[in-house]
Amino acid sequence: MYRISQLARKFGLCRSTLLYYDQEGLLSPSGRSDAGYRLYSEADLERLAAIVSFRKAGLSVEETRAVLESEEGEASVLRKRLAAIGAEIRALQAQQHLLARMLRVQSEGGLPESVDKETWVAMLRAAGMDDQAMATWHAEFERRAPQAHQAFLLSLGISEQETQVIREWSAAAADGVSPQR
Amino acid sequence: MYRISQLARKFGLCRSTLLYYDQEGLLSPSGRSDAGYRLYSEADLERLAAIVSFRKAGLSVEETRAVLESEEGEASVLRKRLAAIGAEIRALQAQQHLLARMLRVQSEGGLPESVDKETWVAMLRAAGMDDQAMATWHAEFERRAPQAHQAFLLSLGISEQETQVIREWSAAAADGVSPQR
DNA sequence: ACTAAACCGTGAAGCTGTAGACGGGTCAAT
DNA sequence: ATTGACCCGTCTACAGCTTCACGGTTTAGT
Repeated sequence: MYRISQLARKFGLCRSTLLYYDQEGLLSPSGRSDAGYRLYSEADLERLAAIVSFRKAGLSVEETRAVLESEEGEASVLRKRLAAIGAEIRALQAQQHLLARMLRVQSEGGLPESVDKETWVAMLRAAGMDDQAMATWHAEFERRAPQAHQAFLLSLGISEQETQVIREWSAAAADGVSPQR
Repeated sequence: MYRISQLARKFGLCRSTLLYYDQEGLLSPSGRSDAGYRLYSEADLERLAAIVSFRKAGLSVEETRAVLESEEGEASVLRKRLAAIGAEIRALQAQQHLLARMLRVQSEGGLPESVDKETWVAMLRAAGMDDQAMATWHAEFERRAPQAHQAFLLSLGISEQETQVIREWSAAAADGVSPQR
C-alpha cells in the first residue's frame, strides 16, 4: 500500500495531480488508513501506469477515463486522438509559415520561398535519383503517410486531380505493379 | 467609431475576446459613449488587425502586447515562438508514435498524417539515397530556395537551432567543402 | 514525553482564452 | 408610450492542473 506522495514521486507527478485524479474519479485509492490517508494498492499502481501513458499520448482526463472504463471502445478514442493530433500539427505548421513570412519581411528577399514541382524534381535528380527511385519514394510516401503525401504534392503546386493520379500509381507500385514494367 | 460587437463580428471574434483584451490592456477602446459603451476608433481597428495576425501565429496575449509595445524586440519574440512551435510539433509527433504503437497492438491502422525526420530519411533511403546523395540534395535545396529549405526542415519537426546547423553545412557543401572529404 | 520535520486531508484561488448567463440599456417601429 | 429585438457591462465557468493555507498525523530522534 502506497501513500499519495510516495505514488506521486514514483511516477514523477505532483501530489495535487493525484488528488485531482481522485476528485475526477479517474483514480481513486482502494482504501484509507485510520487517519483517513489515501492508500493505493498494487492494482491502483498499475492503473496509474496506464493512465500516465494515455495522458502522455495527449488524451484528456475524460477520454482516459472512457478508455479505462469501457475497455472496448478504446481503439476509437485513440484513433480520434490521432486525427486530432494531425490537425494540431497542421495548425502549428500554418503558424510556422506565418512566422517565417513575418520574419522574412525584415531580412532577405529575392529567392523564391516555395518550391514547385520542377525545382523539386531537379533537386532530387541532382542527388542522383532516377525515375525508378522516385517511383519507389512515392510508393513509400503513399504507404507510410498518405495524408502527408497528398499535402506535400499540393504544396508543390500540383492540382488535386493530378495528385490523385500520382497517388494511385504510387499505391499500385507498392503492390509490385511498378510503372516501368 | 465601432461598438464592441460590431468590431468583434468584423474580425470573426467573440465579444468576450475583446472584453478580455481590454481587461488585459492589449486593446483598450479609445473612448466611451454616454451610456458607457466602449467605442473603438479606426486606429484601434488597425491595432486589432495586427493583434489578430500575431495571435494567429500563436503568440500569447502577453507576448503580443510585448511585440506591440516595444516594437524593436519583435523579431526575438517571433523567433522564440518559432522555436516553441518546433518543440510542440516534436511533442505531438512523439504522441503520434505512442498512439500508433498502441493501435498497432490491436489492429493495423491509424497511420500518421504528417511526416517526421526519421520517416522522411527512411523514405529517401528506401529510394536508394545514401548519405552523400542526401548531402547533395540539401546543398541543392539550400542553394535554390533557402527559405523553403528552412520551412521544410521545420515541418519535419526539427528545431530551429538544428535547421541552422543543417543549412550551414548545406551551404558549405555547395561551396565544394563536401562533408565526405 | 516531547519536539521537529515531514507528511496528510480539505478547501480555495490562480492560470489562459473563450463562451455563456444575467439584468439592464438602446433603438426603431408602432 | 410601449413593445420587441438587439445591444451593453459584469460575472461566472471550463480544462488540468498548481500553489497556498490551515490544521491534524505520523515518524524519528532526543
